[in-house]
Amino acid sequence: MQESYCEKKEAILASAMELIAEHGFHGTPTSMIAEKAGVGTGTIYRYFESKDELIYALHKELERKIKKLILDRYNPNDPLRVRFMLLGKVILRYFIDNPNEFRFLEQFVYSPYGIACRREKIFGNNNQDNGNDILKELFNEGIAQQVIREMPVAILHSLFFGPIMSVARDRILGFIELDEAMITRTIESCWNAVKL
Amino acid sequence: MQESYCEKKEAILASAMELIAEHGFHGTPTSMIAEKAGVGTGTIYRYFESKDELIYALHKELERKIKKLILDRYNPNDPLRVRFMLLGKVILRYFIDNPNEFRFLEQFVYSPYGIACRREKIFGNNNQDNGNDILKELFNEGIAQQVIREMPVAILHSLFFGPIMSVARDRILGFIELDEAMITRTIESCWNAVKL
Amino acid sequence: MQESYCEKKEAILASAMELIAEHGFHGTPTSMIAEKAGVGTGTIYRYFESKDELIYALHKELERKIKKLILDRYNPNDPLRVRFMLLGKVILRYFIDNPNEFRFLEQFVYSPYGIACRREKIFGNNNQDNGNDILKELFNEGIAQQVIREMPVAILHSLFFGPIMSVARDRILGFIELDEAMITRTIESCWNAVKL
Amino acid sequence: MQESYCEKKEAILASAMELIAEHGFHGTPTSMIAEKAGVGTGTIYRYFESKDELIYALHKELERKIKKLILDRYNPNDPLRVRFMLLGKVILRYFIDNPNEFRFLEQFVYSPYGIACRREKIFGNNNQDNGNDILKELFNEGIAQQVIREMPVAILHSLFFGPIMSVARDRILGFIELDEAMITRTIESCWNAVKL
DNA sequence: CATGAATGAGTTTTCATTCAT
DNA sequence: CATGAATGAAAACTCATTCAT
Repeated sequence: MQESYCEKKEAILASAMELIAEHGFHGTPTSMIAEKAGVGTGTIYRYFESKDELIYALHKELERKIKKLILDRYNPNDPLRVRFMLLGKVILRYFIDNPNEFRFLEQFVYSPYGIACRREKIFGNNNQDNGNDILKELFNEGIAQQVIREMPVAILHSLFFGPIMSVARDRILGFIELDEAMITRTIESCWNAVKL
Repeated sequence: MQESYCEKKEAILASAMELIAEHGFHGTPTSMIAEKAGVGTGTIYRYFESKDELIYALHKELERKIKKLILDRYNPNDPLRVRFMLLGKVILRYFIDNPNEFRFLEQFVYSPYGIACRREKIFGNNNQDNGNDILKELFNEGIAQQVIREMPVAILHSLFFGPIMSVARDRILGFIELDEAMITRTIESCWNAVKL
Repeated sequence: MQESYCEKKEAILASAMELIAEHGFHGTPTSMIAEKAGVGTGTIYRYFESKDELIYALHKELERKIKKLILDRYNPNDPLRVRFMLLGKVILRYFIDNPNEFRFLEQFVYSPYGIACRREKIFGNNNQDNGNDILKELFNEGIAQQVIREMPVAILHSLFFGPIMSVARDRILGFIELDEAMITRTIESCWNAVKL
Repeated sequence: MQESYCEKKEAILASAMELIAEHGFHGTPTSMIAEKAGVGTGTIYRYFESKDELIYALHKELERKIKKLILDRYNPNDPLRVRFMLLGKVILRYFIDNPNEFRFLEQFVYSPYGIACRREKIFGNNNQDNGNDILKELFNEGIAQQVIREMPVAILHSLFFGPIMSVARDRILGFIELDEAMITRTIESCWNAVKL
C-alpha cells in the first residue's frame, strides 16, 4: 500500500468531515478545518490540491467505507430477500451510528459536487466500481429469479435506498424515534417496493 | 389589482430559481441574479430583505404551488389506492416538468435553510399547514381502513415520497429514461411499500 | 422676503436636524429624512442640490438663529461684563433647551463639513458676518476699555465659548446637573478667563 | 520580544490615524487605509476585528500616550498653579505638534464612538483610569486648598480644557498663530477660569 | 515537510441620486 | 411640482490559496 498512512492527513479528513457535517461546505473555512485538525492552514494544501479536492476525497473515502460495509455483509449463499434485508439494515444502522458521515453525504450528494460526481460515475468510463456492481448484480439476480420487479436497476435502487436515506435523515435530525423493530419493518417495506 | 403583481419581483424570483438550481446557493451571487433578471443589484433589496429572505421566499412560493397541486387533485371520494397513485404521479410529473424547481427544492431541503425550516414545521406550533395535513390524514385514513401498514406517519411519508424524489432526480439529471408506463410502475412500487 | 416660506422645505429641515442630531450624518439616510418629513425621497432634491447642501443649509439656518439670539440680547448700553454674562447665559440656555440643535452643531463643527465651512468663513472674502462682528467688536471694546486681556480675538473667543460648549455637551448627554445658579457661576468663570 | 512589535499593525494604525484625521471616519474606506499602509485589505482584519475596532484601538492608543504625558510631567511637589500651568502647556503643545492625533481625537470625541466611550467611562465601573484620576485629584486638591472654585469637577474640567481644545483647533487649522508667550498667556487664562 | 501571515478577488448590502410618471 | 421605484457605485468584510521562512 503506497498510500502510506499519514497522521496529519487523517486529522484533516476527520476534522473536515465533522465540521462540514455540522456547518456545511460554505460554513466551514479551511482555517477552521486546520485549527480543529491541529495543523497549519497551509498544511491542508500539502495533502489536497484544493478545498474542493479535499471534499471529493472525503466523499471517496466515505463511499469506500460503505462499499466495504456492503461487501463484508454480502453472503452470496443467503436467499436474496435475506441479503436485501441485511443490506438495508446494515446501511441504515451505519448512518444512524455515524450521523456526521450521513450529514456530509447528504450535503454532498445534493450539491453541485454530487451532481458532477454522479454524472462522472454514470457516463464516465466507470472502470471499476465494484460496490455498485454488487448492488447491480443483486438487482439483476433478483429480476432473473423473478423475485424482483423487472425495472431499470437505477429505479430499483431508488425504490430500495430512497426511503432508507429519508428515514435515516428524519432519525438523525431527531424528527422520529426508531427502535430495532421499526428498522426491520421499514426495511421490509423497502423490500416490498421492489419485490415481485 | 390585488397582490399588485410586480414584474421585477417576478423576474428576480425566476432568475434566482433558475440560477440556484444550476449553481447552488453559494455559486449564485446576487449580482448574477440581478443581471439575469435585468435589474440593478440594489433592486433585489427593494423586494427582499436579504439574499436569505429571497431564498426562503422562493421556497415558500414553491411549497405553495405544490400544495395547490395536491389539493387540486385530491378527490376524497376516490378509493385510497387511487388517491395515492394519483398523488405520486402528479408530483413526479411536476418535478420532471419543472426540473429547476426540483433542483432548487432538493438543495434547499438538505441545506441548513431546509433543516431549520423543517424543524420549525415539526416542532413549532404549526397552525395551519393544510398541504401536509392532507397527507397526514391520507396516511391515517389508510391505517384506519387497514389498507396501509401501521407505522408512524413520518416513516410512511419517507417510504412513499423518498423513492419519488430519488427517481425524479435521476430522471432530471438524465440518468434514466422514464415513460408514462414506467412512472406508473414506479408509483405502484411506492404504494407497495406502504400498503398492507 | 423672496425666500417664500415653504412647508415641505421646513419639514425636511426639521426632520434632518432631529435625525442627524440623534444618528449622525452617516446614520441618517435621505430616505429616513424624507419619511419623517412626510415627503417623497425625490422631493428633497427639489429643495437641496444634494445631501451635503441640505446639511450646509441646516448649519446656516442654525447659525442665523444663534446670531439673532445674540443680536436680540445685545444691549450696547449695558456694562461690558453684563453683556458678556448675558450672552454666555443666553447661549448656554439655548443649547440646553435645544439639545438637537446642539448635537447637530457639534457634529457639524468637528466634521470635514465644519472645517471647510470655517476655513471659508475666515479666509474667504467674508462680506458680511454681523453675528461674529458683534462678538469681535465686543472683545475689541473690552480690550480698548482695558477690561479684557489683550489677546487675539480668536483666542478670547475660545476662552469664553470653549467652556460653554463643553459644559453644554456634558449637560445634554446627562453627565452633569446644571441649575440656574451653577450656570451663572460657570459663565462667571468664563468671564474670569478673558477679563483683565 | 514582548508585545511582539508588528510592523504591519503599526503601519495600519499610522495610516488610519492620518487618513481619518483628514477625511473623517466615513471618508476613509478600509481600502484606503490598506493602500496607504502598503498592505492588502484583508490584512487589516488580521489585526482588528472590524473597522470600528481599529478606530477604538486608535483612540485607546492615543489616550494611553496622553495619560503618559500627564503622568510624566506631574510633580506632586510643585505648587498647584504650577502643576496646572505645566499640564495645560504640555497638552496644548502635544496637540500642536501632533495635529493628526488632535484631529482624530476631536472627531472621535464628538462622534457616537466617543459618546459611548465617555458614557462608559463615567457611568461604567471605572476600575482604574489613573490618567483621569490624577486630574480629578488635582481639582479636588485645589478645592480643598481653597485655590480653585468649588464646583463639580466635570465643570472645572470643561473650564480648563475646553479652551485648550478650542485653541489647539484654531491653531492646527491655521486660523491663528501661537508663539510660546501666547501659549503661556492662554493657559494662564484657563487657570483664571478655575482659580478662586 | 510544515507553517501561518499575507493577500485580494469576490460577496452581500447600503444609499445618494435620478427620472419616468 | 411631487413622487418613489430603480439604480449601481462603493463599502465592509471573508476566505481559499500562496509562499517566505
